[in-house]
Amino acid sequence: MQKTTKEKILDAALNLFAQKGYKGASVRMIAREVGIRESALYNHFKNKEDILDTIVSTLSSSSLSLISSSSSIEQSALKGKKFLREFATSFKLLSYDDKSEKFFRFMMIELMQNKKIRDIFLNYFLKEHLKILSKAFFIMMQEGIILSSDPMLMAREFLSPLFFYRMQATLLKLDNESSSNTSTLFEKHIDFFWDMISSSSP
Amino acid sequence: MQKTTKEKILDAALNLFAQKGYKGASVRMIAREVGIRESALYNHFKNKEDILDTIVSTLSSSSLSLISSSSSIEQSALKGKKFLREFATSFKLLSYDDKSEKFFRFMMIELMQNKKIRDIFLNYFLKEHLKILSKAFFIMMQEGIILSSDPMLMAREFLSPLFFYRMQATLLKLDNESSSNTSTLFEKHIDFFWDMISSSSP
DNA sequence: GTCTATACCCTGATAGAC
DNA sequence: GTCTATCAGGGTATAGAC
Repeated sequence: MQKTTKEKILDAALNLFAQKGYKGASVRMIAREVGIRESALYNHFKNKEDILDTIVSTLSSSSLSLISSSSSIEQSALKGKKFLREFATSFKLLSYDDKSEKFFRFMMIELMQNKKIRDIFLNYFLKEHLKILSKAFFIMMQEGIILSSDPMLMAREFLSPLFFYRMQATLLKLDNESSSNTSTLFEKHIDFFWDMISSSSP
Repeated sequence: MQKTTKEKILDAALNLFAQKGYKGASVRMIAREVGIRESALYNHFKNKEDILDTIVSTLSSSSLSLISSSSSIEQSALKGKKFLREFATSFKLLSYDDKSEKFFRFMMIELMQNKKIRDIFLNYFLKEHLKILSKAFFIMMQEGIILSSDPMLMAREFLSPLFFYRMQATLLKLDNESSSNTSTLFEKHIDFFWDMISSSSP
């Protein structure tokens, strides 16, 4: 349970990066939060960018998609609405994980400035999720559970509100405003979406 | 057509803010791009923040919602799908306006760091658009043009893909990748969404 | 309105004692 | 591994000559 200095540095850095972005968070501030001098920090990392790279390579996969590691899509897609609920839930849960949430904030700040982060977003986040969702929708269509359409289009239409609501929740949290309402947006989205695409409509 | 120095400063600042964010763009760089010394810049603006405030108050309304100024919603909502197409088009057109696009990029960078920008996003962008859309959907429901549901929910579900696709288009443009595909996403979204909510389904 | 000169702080990073 | 000391460079901002 003891944190090494290196871990403390990474934690402090993530904290500050999520608040002020890469440029806004200085090496001095990071060292100050850890409780050491700036120079001592260079015993653990080559330079500031080295800290960033370590954070990114550690968190980019785990903080952006829990989902891919789950059981085979072929099986779970057959569950229909339940699959969507599980997908959205694991998506929503990322907001409650401290490091994931901070990494998400950092990613949003850097998206338009940093090509590396942009690539991670487009590949780890977007591409990965769309692949899973479109595959699941394809199976559901084959089984006649949902209406026939373009699976990839449907995947985008399902994913984008999830992203939007997560972003909104993160923004409201920053101002300490009620994020309780945002939580129900996920559920309402699933209900609405499922009503629209499901074959039976009683 | 002659640009005053003040206008040149604002243009240069917006350029740099959109690329590097507020902190990342230095007064020196702004002055350099205009072709004057830093000190000369202080004849036109009190300080760096003054430049930002001028940009924000000039562009926040015009660059985020063209729509509110259009004709009465009661009338246009009756047009059904055509209304949605017009709404999405004016939304998409903002991406092609240089200043709007740059302001959008700047806004995305600052969203998680700057409360002022966050408020503008939530009020000018989100609230305003949702008000218009929910009102329009409400009217369409009353007229029996679309299925009955929660108008505000439907507004959110319609708006969030628009936002997501605009963001995606902006990201791809930054790496000079094909944003031609993203353009059709808007149209596909409208078709998909309308198919789902319209009362008649031939 | 623009210039030079300058003030002062913060930045990332290194050298060398302990 | 951490410290003190130090560095060059860049940051915002002001004073005063032209």
